[in-house]
Amino acid sequence: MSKVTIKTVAEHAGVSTATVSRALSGTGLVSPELRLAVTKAAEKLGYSGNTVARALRSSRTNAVGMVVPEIANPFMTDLVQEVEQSLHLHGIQLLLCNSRQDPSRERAALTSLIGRRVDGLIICPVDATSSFAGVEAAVQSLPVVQVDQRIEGLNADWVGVDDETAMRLIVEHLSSQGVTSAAFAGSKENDSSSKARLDAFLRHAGALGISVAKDNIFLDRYSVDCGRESMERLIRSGSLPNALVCAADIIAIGALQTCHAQKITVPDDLLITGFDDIEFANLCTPRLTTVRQPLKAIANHAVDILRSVHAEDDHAAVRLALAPTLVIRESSSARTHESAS
Amino acid sequence: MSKVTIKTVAEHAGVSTATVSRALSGTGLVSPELRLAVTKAAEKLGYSGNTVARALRSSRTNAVGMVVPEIANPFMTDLVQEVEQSLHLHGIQLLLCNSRQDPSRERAALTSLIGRRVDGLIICPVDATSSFAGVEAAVQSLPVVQVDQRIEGLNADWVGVDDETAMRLIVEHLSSQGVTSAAFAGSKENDSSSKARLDAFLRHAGALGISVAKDNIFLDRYSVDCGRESMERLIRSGSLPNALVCAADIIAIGALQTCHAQKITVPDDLLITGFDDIEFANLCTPRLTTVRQPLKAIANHAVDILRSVHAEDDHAAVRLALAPTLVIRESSSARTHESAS
DNA sequence: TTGTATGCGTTATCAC
DNA sequence: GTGATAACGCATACAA
Repeated sequence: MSKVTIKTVAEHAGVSTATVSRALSGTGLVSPELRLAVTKAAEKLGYSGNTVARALRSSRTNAVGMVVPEIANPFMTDLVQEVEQSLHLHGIQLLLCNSRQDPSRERAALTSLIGRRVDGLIICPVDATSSFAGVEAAVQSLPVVQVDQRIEGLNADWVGVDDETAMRLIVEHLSSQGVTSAAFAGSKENDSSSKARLDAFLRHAGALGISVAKDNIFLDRYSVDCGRESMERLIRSGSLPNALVCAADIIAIGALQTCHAQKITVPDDLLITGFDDIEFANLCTPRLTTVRQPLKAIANHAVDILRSVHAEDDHAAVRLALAPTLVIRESSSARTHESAS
Repeated sequence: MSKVTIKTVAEHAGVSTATVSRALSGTGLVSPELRLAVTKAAEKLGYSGNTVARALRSSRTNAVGMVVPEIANPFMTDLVQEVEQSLHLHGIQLLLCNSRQDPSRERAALTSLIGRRVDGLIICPVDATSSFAGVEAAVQSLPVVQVDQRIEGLNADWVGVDDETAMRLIVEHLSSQGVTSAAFAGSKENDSSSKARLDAFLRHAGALGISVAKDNIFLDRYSVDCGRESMERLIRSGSLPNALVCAADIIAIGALQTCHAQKITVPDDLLITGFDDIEFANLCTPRLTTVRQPLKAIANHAVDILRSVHAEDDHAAVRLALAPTLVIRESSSARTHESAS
């Protein structure tokens, strides 16, 4: 039982609690001999410190909260992992909450984390509109940075991928493969990243003379099922476009699965592209052409912003769109077909 | 800025801080009218409560820590997700740490979480031997339950899958498919689950007359690469066994990929089975035969144990091995080959 | 039923 | 340099 406090240590070392605190925290001046005595006593007693008391007194917890809408998408867990790693480098603990696509749960998570007095908040908002109030409230009491998803009209920092560039890379690549018609599968419209991707997709497709039928734009969720259903509807419609562009790898993987089941050959009958470059994009058959998100950079920047924003009240919100990388694999390119990993 | 405390609320409601505390926490008797006055004042002031202070005073944080060796394996994230959900039902917050397969990081995480005064700890130990000291120390200061991996010789609760039954199901299935020789790919030996799976595999294979060449037992890590390399070595050896049994889906998926690249047809040339039933086991080509872990049950039991063990010092350690489910798909069975999802 | 007063373990502000 | 001592915000034993 860790019933040993600085008071215990102080008694054993023959000094005051103040000196113990100074010696152990490194702050403040302490003579070398006393510092040694304190250190030894602490070691001997197995003193470990009470983070809760420290937090109450100093109002710093060395913890940041993260709220994500979905932990089932590998992209999200990869991002969480990078954030965790980045925080770890600064000795900061991650408190993870899952909002499960539910704005009310999201709000509860924010409240809970703020009550725990985390030093900052990293959030991937569930919904561009219904998340507004909760996140706005959070912004007023501590540093908050949005990742991936963002809420329009909210004065809060955001770090994510450059969807515009990403879609340009994809569309240009498809065009170079001879694609003249394409479909799109993504998340619902009030999902900021899917919306940005769709907009950019349509713009670049138009510029390069790629036709996109209105009925061939499928908006549902970032899920495997969404990909399956989109592909099924495409097949049922009778005529396939040259390509299906997906706003997430898991959507593309669902589409691939339906193609396989329905004997549609990718990329011969149809090209398919994803988004994110999750690990399985490189493991499915055929391997998936996609754009890689700079996850480590996103995580690092998010953490840096959090650490730099010491509640400087109204600094202009930062919007950091980081460059993605096009990763060409077999699902969109005959040239690399069957090439080794 | 949340500078409003129970003192503020007390002044506005014209009562003492004690009454505010009682009214808001629900504990202790408060007259209806005062309760209402307090509630209204709290509402009006936007009082949110300070979890840190509450924790220091009551020495309960309503948070439990979880330390996992790897967040990249979908199996782990699925487990984390279930635990998060189960805790949420009890209003408990999850503090997640990633030990990254490093015993020293694991130990640091434990120390940090204990310092934060979490109410309990859920841990998937990195290593059956080098994790011992750290986990043992943790067990002495708060309730700890191990999940998935376990440390032998440690008097700590554990919840996981019944590896013995799982391997019996797999081997019996393979035997029924006419398999008479098999290989095994798993994690290193001081990984308790892989070890249990290997032992059970060898025992049941022996009982059913399935031969296993010593050179065909590959022990590395729970990773896609491990599967790739195992399969490559199998191919290089010149003669393939009838089946490759993997101790994790991601290993099997790596093996499948190598098969695909090297023009080895599964299940015609070789049957492959996985373990865990991660989502992608049902998305790869061919779809993977595997055993499904009862993740929700594992998570629920782990949380229940944590909540019931109120530091009753030396209760005998619980070992809860929950039943898995065999999931037969195309990678091991011609019968279901090409059947729809 | 309500208020007063104390302490949880630490850090920070004073004096010395 | 070092030591008392006062907060930090809340919960509770005790008194009223």
